[in-house]
Amino acid sequence: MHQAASLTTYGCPSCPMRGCGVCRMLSEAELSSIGIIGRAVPAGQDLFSQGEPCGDVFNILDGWVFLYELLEDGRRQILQFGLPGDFIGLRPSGRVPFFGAQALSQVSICAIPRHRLLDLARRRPELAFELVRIVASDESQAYERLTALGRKTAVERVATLLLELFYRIRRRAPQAAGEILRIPLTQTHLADALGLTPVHINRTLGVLRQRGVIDYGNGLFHILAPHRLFEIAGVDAETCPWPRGDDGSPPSLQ
Amino acid sequence: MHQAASLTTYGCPSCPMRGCGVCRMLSEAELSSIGIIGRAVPAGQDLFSQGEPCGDVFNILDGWVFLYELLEDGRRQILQFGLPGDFIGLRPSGRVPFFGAQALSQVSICAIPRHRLLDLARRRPELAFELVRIVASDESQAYERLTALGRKTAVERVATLLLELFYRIRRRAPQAAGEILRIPLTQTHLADALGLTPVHINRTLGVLRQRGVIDYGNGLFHILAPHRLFEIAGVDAETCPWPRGDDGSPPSLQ
DNA sequence: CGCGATTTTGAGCACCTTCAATCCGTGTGG
DNA sequence: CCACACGGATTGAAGGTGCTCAAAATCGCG
Repeated sequence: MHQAASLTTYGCPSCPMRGCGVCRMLSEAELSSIGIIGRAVPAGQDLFSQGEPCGDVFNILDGWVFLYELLEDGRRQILQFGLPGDFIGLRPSGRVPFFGAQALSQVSICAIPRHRLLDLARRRPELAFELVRIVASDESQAYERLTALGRKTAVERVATLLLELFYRIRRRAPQAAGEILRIPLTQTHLADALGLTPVHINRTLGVLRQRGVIDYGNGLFHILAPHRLFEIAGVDAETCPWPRGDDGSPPSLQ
Repeated sequence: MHQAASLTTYGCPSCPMRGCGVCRMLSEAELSSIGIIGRAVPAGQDLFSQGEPCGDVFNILDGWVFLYELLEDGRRQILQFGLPGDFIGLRPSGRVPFFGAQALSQVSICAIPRHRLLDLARRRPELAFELVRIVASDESQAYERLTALGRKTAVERVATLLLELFYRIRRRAPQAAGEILRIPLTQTHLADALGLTPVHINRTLGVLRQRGVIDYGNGLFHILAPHRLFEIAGVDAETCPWPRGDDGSPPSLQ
């Protein structure tokens, strides 16, 4: 709550994401004219819901979010995780979203009216261009997860997701060295993201722990054998599609 | 071969896709300055390959294409099908593609140098904007397939894919009424797209045939009971993310 | 006609699911 | 301080969906 207050009080200049993604492209004047609203969302609450029109796109300042689709009978697929610095909610305009977005932890977001952003993008080519970059990167990640769900075994899927999260966390926080990650997901979240059941996720994590590849507990994941994790995931560090540092280099692991 | 010749001979003005997608946004002068090359690709050949740099994006004029990712051991995941009128190859620039694109049948394409297109997009917001629309739409389709692979059973997946293809085919060819589709995919393609084995695809199609929902053979699929197909797929005709007609209306089925 | 690719069918198996019980850490109330 | 509830993690046992291996049938095509 006070985070939201601080956002509206101090505004964009002091925002930790001022230099990231879309905001990097905009002047102070543009940012203030666009009507951005800082907001805190409690854990478990929807930023927007499946089937309900939502006129905003969101910049995630702090906390994690996940995009999900629900089937009639309650089955849930997690489509993507949103980390600090990510933009979510960009999609073909004029369509009701067929997926929702929910806060995993308490989340600080910045809501940007979609039509304002798009109006601006119509006049500012670099901005429109940045949007292409963002959506194309999201698409790459979706493709990578498709391969995992369609063609990888449970162990391979879990290893792949851990590596993806490692890359994405480290990209925004390169100073945090070491192979310990804070991942605010329950095993049920992992299951819904990877097309498995919570029970089987548990056994699979157990296998990885028993093999000495990772250790975990209390929301922390410790990557003990990075090399073997890559091997198991079937991921090539060079060609993997996950976000790089701004210099294009992959975050180091080990 | 002669198709490629006709493309280079007559050029863009006579192209069937002149009024579609990206090309719609460009003037004759821009199109000719951008260095577009019409080309025919024989069935089974790659437009671009996984891991090999490719400087072009492609507009599909005729025939089908599929995007795929290969794992080390030969497992293949089909990420997306490209139909006439689709744009493929847009992705974060400067990255080697982690997936390939292969012609399903003989295909007529139009190769556009990526950097030229992007340079142009940097100066023409509506063009960049159209790119956002295209990639966002692709992303939606990827998300929808993610849900299918992660949370749907084999029958549900097959039904979902058939509906997707129905929508996409009908969108570009609304005049072709009826519920018979020409789908140039082997059961192995369906398997690789849906995360199943060819054998199980066969049995699943058999189930749908036996239930009187579809009939098929010789590359043709006949949707006998559209309503039941929607039901089985768990798809809502109103909110499904597949492309609409230019007036925003879904293609009619039944 | 004969060959290769594709489709179809059968039988056994495995990965993952389902159902269920237990354990554990945390927060809450008596 | 302990009892209790609650969400999440863990473990066990049984079952099913989809896989593997294999062979036969069908189709397209030279």
